[in-house]
Amino acid sequence: MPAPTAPLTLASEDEATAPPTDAMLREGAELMFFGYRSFTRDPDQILAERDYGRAHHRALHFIGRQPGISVAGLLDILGVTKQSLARVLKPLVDHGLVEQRVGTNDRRKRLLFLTDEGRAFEERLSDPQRARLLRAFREAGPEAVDGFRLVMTAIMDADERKQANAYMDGAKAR
Amino acid sequence: MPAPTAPLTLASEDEATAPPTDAMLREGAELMFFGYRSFTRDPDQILAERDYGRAHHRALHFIGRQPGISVAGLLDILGVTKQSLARVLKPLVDHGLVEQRVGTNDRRKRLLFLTDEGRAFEERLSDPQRARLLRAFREAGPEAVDGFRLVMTAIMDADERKQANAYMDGAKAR
DNA sequence: CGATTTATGTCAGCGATGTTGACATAAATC
DNA sequence: GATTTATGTCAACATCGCTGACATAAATCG
Repeated sequence: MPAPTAPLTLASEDEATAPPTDAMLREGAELMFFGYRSFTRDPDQILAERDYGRAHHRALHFIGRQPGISVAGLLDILGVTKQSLARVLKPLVDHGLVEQRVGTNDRRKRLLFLTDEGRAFEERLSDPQRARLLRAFREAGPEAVDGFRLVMTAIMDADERKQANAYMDGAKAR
Repeated sequence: MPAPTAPLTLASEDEATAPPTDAMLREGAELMFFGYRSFTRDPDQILAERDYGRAHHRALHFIGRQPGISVAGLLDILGVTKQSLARVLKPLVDHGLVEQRVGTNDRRKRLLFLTDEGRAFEERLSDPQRARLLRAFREAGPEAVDGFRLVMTAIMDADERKQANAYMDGAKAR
């Protein structure tokens, strides 16, 4: 422990910022639950029409965001096993939504791309989700959006944060 | 539509607030994915020790938050079918984590309570999650937390928002 | 060049979580 | 007394994770 030079009355950094109460933390947990459920509701409904699920949407999203990603790269982002991904990826390839091309540098790699049909379906899934975010961002205002971003990032562990940031920056740079 | 007195250059409400770009919306979607995954990682690991899953945690959380809730009330919050809930609730009752008491006013109702053991297990699950939120809230600061709350609430549809608010307020009033 | 490692695919089985449909029981209500 | 409500339960099914094991082709190492 460092030398306890701080006074007993709380004065954490600059002004005396009240620490989050237990009730605020519980509310935060519930906001995560309710918010995430709302966020996934639209695409879930569309996916249910066919024999696809949330995992198919995720694969389509990340392939669309980073065309030419390898299978290993996608595994890394999604954080699932090869066998889990295969069950999702195979139907997408079979149904002509995702195309696999052999890598030029390394011919063991299968680089993943969306077909036109895949792109169209991905957009159909993401459009209501983006519309929801757009409405929410407008409604809440830019400062709130900054706060949202800060908190969501801070929720992640250092390594997860690094991965997420690296990924999102990489996609931004394209 | 109201009379279009506004100039063509964008000046939406007070100051010219730039609308969220498509990249910001995509980033938002990814923050939801990565953030939620991080948020559920700790309890998921603890749950995996026994034969429980995320659904058991949710049931324990909401029963703990609203002791004496009826089965129908819990179904409403969780938004799952009776059969789905039964598969989660039965083991919790069998293992002595949840207690069912016959309602006094309406004896058809089974009111749900956590046992001491149930409360202890729920806390074991929620503690790392709350610690994560506490760290995130401290790190991001109070204004960011307000923004986070605003955005997460705005992501919900009106009816979902109403349900979530009614629920969270009700629990607060206890 | 031969051995090893890497990238990917695949088979088999299991567990958790959701679904629909159907039926049963007890208690409240009309 | 008939109907509705609250709950429980059985059966079947799909998605989405997991582990373990094995196969193949291409790259790399010694």
